[in-house]
Amino acid sequence: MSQITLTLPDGNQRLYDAGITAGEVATDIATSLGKKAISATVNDAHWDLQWPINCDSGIAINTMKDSAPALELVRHDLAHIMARAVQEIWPDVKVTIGPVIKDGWYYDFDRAEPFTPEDLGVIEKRMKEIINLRDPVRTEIWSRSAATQHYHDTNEPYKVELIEAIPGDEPLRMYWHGDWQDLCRGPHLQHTGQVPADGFKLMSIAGAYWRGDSNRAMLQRIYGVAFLNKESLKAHMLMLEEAAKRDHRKLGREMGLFHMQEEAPGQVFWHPNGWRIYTTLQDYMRRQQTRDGYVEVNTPQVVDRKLWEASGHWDKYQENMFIVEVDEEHAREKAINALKPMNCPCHVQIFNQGLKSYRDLPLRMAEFGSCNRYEPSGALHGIMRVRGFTQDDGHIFCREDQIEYETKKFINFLSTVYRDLGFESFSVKFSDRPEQRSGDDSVWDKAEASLKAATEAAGCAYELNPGEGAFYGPKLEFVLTDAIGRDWQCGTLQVDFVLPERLDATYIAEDGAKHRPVMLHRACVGSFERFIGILIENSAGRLPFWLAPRQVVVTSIVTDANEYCQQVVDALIARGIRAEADLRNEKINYKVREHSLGKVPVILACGMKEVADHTVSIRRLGEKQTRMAGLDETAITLALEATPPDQV
RNA sequence: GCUGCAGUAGCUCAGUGGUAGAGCGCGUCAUUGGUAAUGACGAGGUCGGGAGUUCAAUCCUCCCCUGCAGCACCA
Repeated sequence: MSQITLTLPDGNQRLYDAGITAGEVATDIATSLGKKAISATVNDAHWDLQWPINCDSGIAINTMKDSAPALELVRHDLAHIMARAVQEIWPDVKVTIGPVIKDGWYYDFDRAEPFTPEDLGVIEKRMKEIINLRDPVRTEIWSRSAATQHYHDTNEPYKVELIEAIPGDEPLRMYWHGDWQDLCRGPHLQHTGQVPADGFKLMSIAGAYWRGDSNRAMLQRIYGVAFLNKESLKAHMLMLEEAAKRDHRKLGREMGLFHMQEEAPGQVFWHPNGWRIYTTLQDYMRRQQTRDGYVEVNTPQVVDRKLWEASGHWDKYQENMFIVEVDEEHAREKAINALKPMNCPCHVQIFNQGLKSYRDLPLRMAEFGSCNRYEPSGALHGIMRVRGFTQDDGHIFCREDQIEYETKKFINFLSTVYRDLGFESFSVKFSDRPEQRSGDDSVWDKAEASLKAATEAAGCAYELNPGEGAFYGPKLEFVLTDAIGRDWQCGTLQVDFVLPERLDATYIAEDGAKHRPVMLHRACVGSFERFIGILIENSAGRLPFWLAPRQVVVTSIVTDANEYCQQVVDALIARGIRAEADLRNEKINYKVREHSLGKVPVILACGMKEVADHTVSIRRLGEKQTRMAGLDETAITLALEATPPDQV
């Protein structure tokens, strides 16, 4: 038998017979290490302790102290342990797949009866029993035919299908956790007892399609989270609570921003406080767009199907459109219209009015375009995913050679806006040509190259998103990361050679002939509804002062100070501050509590002392201390703070 | 859209085959207080909608609507 050299992380080298397993190496290094070991890293590959090593390699033995492999293994073994527990309790359940995901794992089952929340407790209990059994994990390599036969015999049709879908004809790996067996790539732990029994929790049951295909069977998915110890699990549960606390639906109600009701699903009733955020944001965007050379337009809501047929929406997007049929009793001719789901076709109509010259290009056309899309009911989510929304939409009509400049310009624009709105950085995804596309390859080459060059010229690193472009052209997606680490795709820039063609947009070039402009579709915040939802969750309701719907509440401490409080409010309003008086007959503690919960950034309290001195007592949200200051001085300071970032 | 769960007062939620209850909020009165809940009293609900079973339905059954979670979708 040939010998191999294994190099340990400290540089030590050891000689072994080829085919020695990683577990044997661990035990050879130290018996205790052999027991503690959970897996190995062999030439950067995550290696099961039972797998043989056949050539000279670098090797590191992993224990529970190596948190990345440990988490991976613990979650993966828990997936198997859960599937085993489920099949032990309900032998008729069919198993499918159970991968590791962020923070835990899931496993999809096929079972006629739905799982109930109570079942989760039962499964969890059985899982803990299996962990306590310290059942050994065993692995073998089987031929495909043996594996297929086995799953036929055990009546596991999903596993048979999985095997058929695995390409090539290499043999397959089987794993046993005790007597329970699953087809699995591995690696796994040594025995079930290596899983921390108090570090996991089953979280939820949900439907999931087999192989992610909505035409196939609906399975039942059980989600679990798992960590290496009880404390980390607890921390995770606390984090989930924190995330729930900043849910925009909850804060929206508490702060009186908006509501939704079943007569208008997926549409927002903006209350005064919420609408102040909306209009403040929109005013800001309008100023920025004007500065950046856009002209603002406004286009119809209800548009005849003829235009949607011409634009291609009728064909490609119809199931997402609200179709409006005009009743014959009310109209001489029966007309079929649709609420606009996008603004682009209408913008081309404006472009097409009158002859355009190359001198008119680039023409940057912006609209706060109110759109309606019939989103699937299951997709609706608060104000983040709605059926009626307004985009900060814009279309740049330009020549091909202007794409790069316009892209750069837009990225600069977007950087400024995101920074002003409290997002210091964003990431960019570049989606290139999809399989199904219009336009010939030379046009795509040009479009992608200029979009890429411009992205790089703007100093933007981007991640490639191969084949995810729109059918008419490549696109950039701009992704923000919020305060608790969640990603939100907001901005987009798409190069479109198709729509100008379909809707026959032309300009007269220097050569006196008609040419086709290119259209750049672009949005920065995306939809105001969604973006405000993001702002709320990002700030946990404590919006930046300039965006806060109520910036200052002035409260009286005694009734005799009411008149003065009103004077203070008037003085603040005169300086453009959104201030309100709270003169209710309540104790100051009560009012402070209420406005603090309402996320009002500044509370000014006035009693007789303030009346006498012409001062205010200032309390800022989140601070315990108060500060006295003169009224005029305070008004000036707050007015400065209330100024939108582009006007400072 | 699919699977599961849910819908009771403005909000959060309890409850029962014999038409309902709490806390907060709201109103009135008293209280004039110094930075996260002053006290008393009071009003408020076709128990999501429709049909069925029943002497009787908020409760059981069916259909629908809406919401929530996940999946699918997301030009």
